[in-house]
Amino acid sequence: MSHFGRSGPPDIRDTFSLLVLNITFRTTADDLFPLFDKYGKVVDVFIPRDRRTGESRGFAFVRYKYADEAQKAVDRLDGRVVDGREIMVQFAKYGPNAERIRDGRIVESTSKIKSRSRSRSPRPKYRDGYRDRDRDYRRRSRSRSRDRSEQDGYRGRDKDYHRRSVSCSPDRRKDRGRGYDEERRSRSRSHGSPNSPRSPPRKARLRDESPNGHNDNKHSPTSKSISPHDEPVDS
DNA sequence: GTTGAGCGTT
Repeated sequence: MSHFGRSGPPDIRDTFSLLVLNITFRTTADDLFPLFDKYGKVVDVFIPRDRRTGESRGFAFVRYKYADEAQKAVDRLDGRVVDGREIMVQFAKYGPNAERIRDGRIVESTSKIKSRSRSRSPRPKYRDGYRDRDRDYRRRSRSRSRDRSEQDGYRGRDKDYHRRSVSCSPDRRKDRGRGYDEERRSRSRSHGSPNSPRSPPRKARLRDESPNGHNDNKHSPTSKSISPHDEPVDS
């Protein structure tokens, strides 16, 4: 009862998924379970974590058995301060398999989406099919959100720049590959030469400092040797 | 040790 999500998705067919945002990176499912369970029957609580770091991403998913309870939880827990941070509770829009969810309920699957979902779900971003790739990109790209802060400033000045940047980015594919490559390379390097990974650069740098005409006396042995008159230089 | 828009796993 403490380990949620360990056994995979239990049953989302009759459950309502709630998305909890703005939670602290230290908040766990066990911390949210009692909080959400007080407002209704919580079926499952899951907090996505990073594959590399293993830390939580700052948001969680809470599944309720009934929509009314979920709605109540959203109304009651939305804006509640948890662990010193104000959390945001709202209905999930997408499912674990990219299913389309409406008000927490799974309306239809992405494989069956054709022309029926265009009723009230406006998608102002990207085209059909591009969303999947963008989703993966976001997952990997999210980190310290340091660069994003700069984008905020640009966003206020020129939105077209931001749009164009996301609209056409053939290099993005390279970024994704680099992420996976980085892991493999790191492991590979350790296995290749664990003893002398920095031998070449170290030697080169040392030699570079030597040929100094004005090096200090305390560094160059030659200077000591050459000193004609020197105080007691510790034999 | 850090970070802060967003949508999920066996």
